[in-house]
Amino acid sequence: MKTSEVDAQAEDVAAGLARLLSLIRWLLPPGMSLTSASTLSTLERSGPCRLTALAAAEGVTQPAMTQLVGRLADAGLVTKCADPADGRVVHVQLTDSGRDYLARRREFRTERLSGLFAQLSKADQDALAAALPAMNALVSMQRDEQLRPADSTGSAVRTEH
Amino acid sequence: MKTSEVDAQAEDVAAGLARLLSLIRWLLPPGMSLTSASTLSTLERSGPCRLTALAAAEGVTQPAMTQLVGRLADAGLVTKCADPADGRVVHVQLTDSGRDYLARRREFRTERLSGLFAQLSKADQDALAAALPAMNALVSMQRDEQLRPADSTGSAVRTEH
DNA sequence: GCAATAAATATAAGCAGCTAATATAAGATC
DNA sequence: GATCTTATATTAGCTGCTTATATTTATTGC
Repeated sequence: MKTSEVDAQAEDVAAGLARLLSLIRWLLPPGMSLTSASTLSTLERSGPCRLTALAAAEGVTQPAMTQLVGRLADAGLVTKCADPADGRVVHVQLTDSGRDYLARRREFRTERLSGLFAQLSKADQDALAAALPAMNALVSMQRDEQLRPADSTGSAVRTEH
Repeated sequence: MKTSEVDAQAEDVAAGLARLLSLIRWLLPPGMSLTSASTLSTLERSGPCRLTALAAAEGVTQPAMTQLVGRLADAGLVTKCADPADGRVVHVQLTDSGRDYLARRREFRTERLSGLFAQLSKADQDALAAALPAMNALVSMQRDEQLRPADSTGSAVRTEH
């Protein structure tokens, strides 16, 4: 049985996404790890989070997130505050300085991309814009997948180590 | 002066690309760094390369690439061979085993993406497929940009460290 | 032809950021 | 109130990057 047409499409899209990696890395400002940057975005999107939830969302271990948040807090980008109801939990939230940092980061990457984007044909520009909803849908499906406790067909994320 | 419509599009696309990072990471098989994986792909695409050229292509320093190639060679995925004409240079090339690895990697990510991709509407699937040429164009423009010796407006890549 | 310079790679020391394993401390349960 | 569980912190170790420097091999000027 040959692969279906949809699978062939999926293969092409997977290859295309993989190729995007270097571009995405190039769009990030230097001096901050991918995980740190992603964590800040998550905090901006979801609001204050507890440590363990953040670790799960970013796909790293809890100790890694403890260290990461420590560094971000040292840099003044987030604050750690205790939960009044539960003395164990730590809520991490973005500071104004963290929000500023994210804004500057957005500016940086928009500026970098604009130069390339402007060189595309109008058709290509529109094709990219038209694909954005689908891209977002994929990302949020993946996020759900990652948070799921590894139930069925090989959907384990970090479990296989 | 307000941002033009194209700039607004570029901003949206940049944000969309940044969000893709976690998905892309999830599509890569564990146990290999992003740079290693990317280096193998580059070797497959471009054929044998000298060390320094690889380092420039991947945006890392030459010592980093020396180490990386050493590890890949230990794993049997690449071989280092001397240049008969110039005793200084080392040519790095993919082994059959390296090619196998890349094939397995492609299989892995296609399988992972297919599950999500199938849940998209047909329209979204087509929109993604239609955006692939534009994505590839962006990536190759970025590659050119990265190899350029940091000439004009802030196009320095690793120069600012 | 040979000293001086340049180029390609290797080595060394150090740091960031991850892991697994374990410790601590604070609820929850009975 | 002893025990179990949950949330975070600590520790030791590894990978993979950095900068600075050493080594080896062309290339150049004279």
